[in-house]
Amino acid sequence: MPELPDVEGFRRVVADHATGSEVRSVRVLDPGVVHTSATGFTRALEGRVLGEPIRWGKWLRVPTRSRPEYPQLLAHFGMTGAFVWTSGEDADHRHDRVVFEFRDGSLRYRDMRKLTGLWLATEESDVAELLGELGPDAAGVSRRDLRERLTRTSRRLKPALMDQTAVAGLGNLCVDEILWRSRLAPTRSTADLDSAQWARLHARLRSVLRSSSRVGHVPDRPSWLTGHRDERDARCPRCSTALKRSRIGGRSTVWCPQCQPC
DNA sequence: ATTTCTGTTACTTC
DNA sequence: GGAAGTAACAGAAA
Repeated sequence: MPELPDVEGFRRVVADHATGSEVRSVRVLDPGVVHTSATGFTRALEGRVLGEPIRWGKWLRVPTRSRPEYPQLLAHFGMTGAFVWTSGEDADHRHDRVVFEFRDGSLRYRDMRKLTGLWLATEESDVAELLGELGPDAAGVSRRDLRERLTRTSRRLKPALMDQTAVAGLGNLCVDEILWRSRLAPTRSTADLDSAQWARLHARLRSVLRSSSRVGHVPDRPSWLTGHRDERDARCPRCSTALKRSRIGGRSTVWCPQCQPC
């Protein structure tokens, strides 16, 4: 689930319910997801007031309202993670790994597969080390930046757009949707797009992210390519041609051979 | 029992 | 050196 639009939804969960509130207690139900000792993690955050969360690509940073905003909580959601807010007496979900308790509810880091997790940053260098060479956030990237960063290497569009160090935030569904709307085949090389195609790619990228972020995921409506990913004899919502499906860059990829010619 | 999956990293192969 | 492919992580669903 979690790509940029999903993480944007989790950012809103934190901003709407937890920002400005004191963490009364932290329950680490699965020590495997916090990359410090469970007691160290708990001790660092209990009694702190959370600040405004910031999303960068698929990462979420939650500062604390202390002198220089540290420690900071850094969250990544892998393929199955989420932040879920519950108010009232909800029992723990079986995949709740960490629960932050507030006066009026609980913020739950819920993740089935535990591919990534939560980290604590004590200073800015911790953040830099964790996020590594993350590219500019895809939701705000300029056309010029997009082109420049994707043409640093010559490779197929699909893996190029998925590369978080080139541009941060795009995942498998986003990329297929963007390429379909841009009428560009995922196998096309970043080296041979003309200016009009770069302009269209940038425009579609921005609009797909804007509308997806509003709902907190890539919509699976019938008018979207994503709405047909899981169908057996899926057809293009635009031209009804049978959609193609294969593995590109190790990821399942769906595209329309008619609308997106090689 | 086998295959698949919205992510990332490390390693191998070409 | 760079691009591309694979396995691994862990767990559930088809």
